[in-house]
Amino acid sequence: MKAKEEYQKLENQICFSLYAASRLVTKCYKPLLKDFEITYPQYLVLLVLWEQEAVSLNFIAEKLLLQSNTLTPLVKRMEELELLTRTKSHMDERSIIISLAEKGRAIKDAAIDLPFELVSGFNFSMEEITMLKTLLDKLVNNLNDDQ
Amino acid sequence: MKAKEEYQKLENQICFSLYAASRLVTKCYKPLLKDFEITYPQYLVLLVLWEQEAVSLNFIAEKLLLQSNTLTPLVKRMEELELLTRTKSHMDERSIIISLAEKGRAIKDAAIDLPFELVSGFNFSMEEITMLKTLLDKLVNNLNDDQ
DNA sequence: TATATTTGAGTCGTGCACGACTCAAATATA
DNA sequence: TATATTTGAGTCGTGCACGACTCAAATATA
Repeated sequence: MKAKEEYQKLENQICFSLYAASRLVTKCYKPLLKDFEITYPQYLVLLVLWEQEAVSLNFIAEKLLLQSNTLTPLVKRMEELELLTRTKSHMDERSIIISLAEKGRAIKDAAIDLPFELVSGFNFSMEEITMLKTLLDKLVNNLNDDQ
Repeated sequence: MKAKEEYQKLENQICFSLYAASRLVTKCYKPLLKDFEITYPQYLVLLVLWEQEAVSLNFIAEKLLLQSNTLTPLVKRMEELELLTRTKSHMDERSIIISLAEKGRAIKDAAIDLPFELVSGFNFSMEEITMLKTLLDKLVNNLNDDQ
């Protein structure tokens, strides 16, 4: 057990490692996503829509752990880029249905190799990737349940 | 080995786990940092200054892996909060020296338990924390060297 | 069934984060 | 030593990310 002060050093802070890793990974996406002229959060919205072509804004928000005040302007920008469309739900007049548009659908096949190109840059073994993902998912679950 | 399409699913994307975990952790900091009226990036700058009371802006940038266009406005806000001071270096007229001010120094002792409060919320074993930090640091090194 | 509560999407304001770029000072090179 | 190159900090513009809040529609409760 180290002294308390040791944990106030940047190099001993797991949270900084997480923060730095996340930003570096997002930066790695930039050149790969540039071909499609989308940002990383926009790519995440497309990932959701590639699994289900039409879902509520609230559904995307829950999947991505984002709030409406982040997601609303994000999907509005994506609507302007003609990647998706926004329509009111008839079932629930409060709800907005986000539907994949042709341009958004076209990216799915074009970006099929993107996950591999990205992760290959990690220079990680299969075991390391699996271990890291398992730990991160556990952390996300633990932190998300608290709220 | 799964089919290529499987890796386009959100739940199979390690990068999303990383992005979500990072945002959730930053959110956990918010109530703890509120006592000191600072943000998480501001806390990181203080961590650097608590190790060395006066360093160049460039030094902080390298430690935090941030660029000057992010760090300059960040430290200017911290200067207004009287957490630190900004002075020109005499050795190198291009360089700005960031020095810890009294208010910033006072937070060091007051926030001594913060790393423990934060990490205890992870609900992780010592082994899991060590493993996760090791993997994240390796990832940061691998991605940072490429640039 | 009238009223209270909850819920989904949204606005507003602030603080990062970063690409592209500028500018002056320092350093390297012809 | 004059010129070219590099470097440190900065401006500008855009896109998140989120706390605090609003508002209307849906749902729960008296």
